[in-house]
Amino acid sequence: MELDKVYEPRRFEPRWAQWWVESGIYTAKWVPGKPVFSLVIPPPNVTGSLHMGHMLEHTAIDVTIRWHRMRGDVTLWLPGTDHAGIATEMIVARQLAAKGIQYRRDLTREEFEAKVWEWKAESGGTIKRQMIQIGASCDWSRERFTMDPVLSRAVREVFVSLHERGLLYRGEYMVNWCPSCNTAISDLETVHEETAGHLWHIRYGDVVVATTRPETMLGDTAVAVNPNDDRYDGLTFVPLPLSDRKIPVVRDEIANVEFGTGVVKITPAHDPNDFEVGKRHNLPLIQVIGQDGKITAAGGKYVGLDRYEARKQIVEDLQALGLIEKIDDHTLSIGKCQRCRTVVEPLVSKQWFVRTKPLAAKAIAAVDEKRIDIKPENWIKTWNEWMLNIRDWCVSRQLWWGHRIPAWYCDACNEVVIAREDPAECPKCKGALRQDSDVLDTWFSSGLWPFSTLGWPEQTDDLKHFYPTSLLITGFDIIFFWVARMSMLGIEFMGEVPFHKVYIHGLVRDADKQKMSKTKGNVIDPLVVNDQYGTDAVRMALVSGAAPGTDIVFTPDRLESARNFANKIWNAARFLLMKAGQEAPAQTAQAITLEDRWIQSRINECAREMNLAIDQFRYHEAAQTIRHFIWDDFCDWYIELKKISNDWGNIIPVFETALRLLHPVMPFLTEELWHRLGAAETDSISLQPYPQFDPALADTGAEREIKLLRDIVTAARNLRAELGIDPKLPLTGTISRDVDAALIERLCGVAFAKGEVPKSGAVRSTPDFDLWIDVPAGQMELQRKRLEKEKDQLIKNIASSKRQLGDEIFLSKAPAKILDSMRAKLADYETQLANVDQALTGQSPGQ
RNA sequence: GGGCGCUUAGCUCAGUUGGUUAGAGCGUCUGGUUUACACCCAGAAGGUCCGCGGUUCGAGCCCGCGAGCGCCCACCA
Repeated sequence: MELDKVYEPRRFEPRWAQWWVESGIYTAKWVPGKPVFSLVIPPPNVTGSLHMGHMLEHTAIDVTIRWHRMRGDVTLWLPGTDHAGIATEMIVARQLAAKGIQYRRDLTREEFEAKVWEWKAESGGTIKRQMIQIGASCDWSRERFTMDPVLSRAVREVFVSLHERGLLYRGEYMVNWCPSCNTAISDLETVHEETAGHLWHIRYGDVVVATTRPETMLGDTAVAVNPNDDRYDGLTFVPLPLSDRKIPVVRDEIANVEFGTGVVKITPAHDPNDFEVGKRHNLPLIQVIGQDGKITAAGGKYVGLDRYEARKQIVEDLQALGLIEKIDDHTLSIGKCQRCRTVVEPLVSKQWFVRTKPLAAKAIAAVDEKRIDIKPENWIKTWNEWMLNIRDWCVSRQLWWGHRIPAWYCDACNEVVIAREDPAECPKCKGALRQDSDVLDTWFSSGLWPFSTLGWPEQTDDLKHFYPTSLLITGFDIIFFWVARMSMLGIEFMGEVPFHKVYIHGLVRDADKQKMSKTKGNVIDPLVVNDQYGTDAVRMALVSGAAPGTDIVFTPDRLESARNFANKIWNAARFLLMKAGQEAPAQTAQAITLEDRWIQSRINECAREMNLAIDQFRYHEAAQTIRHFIWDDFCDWYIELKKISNDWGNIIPVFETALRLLHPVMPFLTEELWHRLGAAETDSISLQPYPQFDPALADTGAEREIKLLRDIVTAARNLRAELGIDPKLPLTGTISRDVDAALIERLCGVAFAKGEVPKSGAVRSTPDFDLWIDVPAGQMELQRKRLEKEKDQLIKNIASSKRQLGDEIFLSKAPAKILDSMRAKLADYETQLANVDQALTGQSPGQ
């Protein structure tokens, strides 16, 4: 059966994608004594669809996974998705809104939850379908979702257990509140942006305060001056404008003598610093901005105004009263909600917090002791920095979609019950209980992912076999959100790190090096390019740019280059099948020729480099190595040599080995061709052994001989091109060494005779050989130019070598190996110069 | 205010512990309808490795200073 002339991935990729899943060959089966390689996916949002970042991540993971599987490890890639609390809630809310339903008003909590599950059933499978399309060799039998009953049980167990261990508490603290998402968010979910603003200087009786948020003055309960600032000695109270209150002047370090007037207004209810000051001085808390971002009843006449409306109004009113002394431009960094970009409002509210300090200490130690080996290593510093300055983690969210907090409150006696099983009544007074209406931060459940997905808290076989996982491959954007939390919780609850290694990959950028984002409109849809170029080509393009610690600039020329490579392999296969037929590999033992020994040595070296590269996450190097082997060594030389000898007996096994080497990167093409070579239908190349380095196959003799042959042929072709001689015109020449002249003639069209090379005319002189080509008269001008240029270079090289070899200090300090090679080099240069000189003088001007 | 990273061919980037002549892909130029492949073949040109200083026999690589760019973290009104 002949192959199509052009590589058409669409004709076979979907078929293999489907078969890989249906055959169940990637279901991990534990076998005693066999090495285990396990990895859990960074769970994509269930709302999501595949973007280029996923494609890169999943390709990197898949390359590693397929490689381990072929090496014979019991290999598990556990897939799944995250319920993505806020994101999903917003999506479903938006859909309901389109139908005129406001969920919090029109639906009960249970009704809304049912709607989300409904939505998940319809649209939650997109990512999975897409992952299957790109060839991700996951174990779908173990697919998990963070809201699965087993995982939810793990969440509850951890929550209750953290509480029992004193690592969880509920309290009224200042949190970041998003008035638009209508929930508290963690510090990590707030992003700070430099924003142009103003600094208003407002007179409070005898003092002037400066503020960037005048509207908060409604809630001021003090002004502060530095204890060392004697300018305000004796001042105890100042009047608060726009109110009839007098507020105390407190002495506190927060006030900077140098800044402005040295007096700072204190709003304990709306600023984290002021909150602390308030606690130190027992100041009352007056909340003047509500959770909806509007002024509360405590704000007097401004009640109901949006905070920015109120700001305008207040400034106007103060100006009318002549109390604004000055307005300066001032850029400040404002915290915004990561999700919706709304400016967060610091608010005091009752939330659940995880005490992270003790957990972080263990995570730092784990990385320090390399029990978690982070690569590239420069991320360790970032890791430590964050862990050392970690603050308690606000884990409650005022949402409906997520793991409901397992805390119950008794309105009768104020008892708080935190329990693994839903309690029926108050254990103290038998009164009715009311469950906390909040849910947990999504990252709380993702933080348990490496063990909750394996069945914990049940002591399952999977947990025993696959935890700790071997490796985590993820992006730097979720190091703190996710990797840090998994590490802390894994160590705490499993007593062991969740993964032995972490590899942090780069970011996919567009041709202008910009981050891809929907708002910028520069996203490349992986499914579109997969369709255009083939999934294998996209994988190859990504992998070939994936050097550790660097971002990946994803450009069309990379894609084309990768697609061309696929086409090259396709055509090589087509040709081999025509020549060598479809006999199963190695049926008849053929005589091993020089080129056979050479290619085996080359592919052996290729295997050595690829194993090393993949093991060290140098994916780009693996890609380059196999490309170079297949294109340059195998196609350009091995096949060409075989055409000459017309001996096709040993070529298929080499090609088959190359397919196996390439398979982790380009799984579809290699699977397809491997079957075209005659493999059984029920078999898969992905289950064949990955080629390993075998010292017995290294053949330096054969490598040297073929290199000599290549150099001679290249030199001859080079001369021919430079002299502008018709490529088809047969030529004669002389060469200084014993060579296979017939073979060389077939390769470059020059019939060489062995002999003393005339040191004149069209000569090429190298350390290994000298050769001369008989040239028709009148075509020497180009050659003369080349020789002169070469002479200049040689003179420079000789001068430089001589200078170094004449340096006493160099001679005494440099190792003998370097000296020897430099002396040999100098001798070569000198011989070559003599040859070139002779060639130049041998040319009479008229020639 | 701290921390991290980048600067190498026209473009996008490699360069593992310092060691002879710094590489790849794409692009450019020259020449090719050799019966696998023009998504191809043969050949070529192209580099002050951001600047300055230092360590060293020897620096793209190590150290210091500087310039430009990017990212992360941070509660100074």
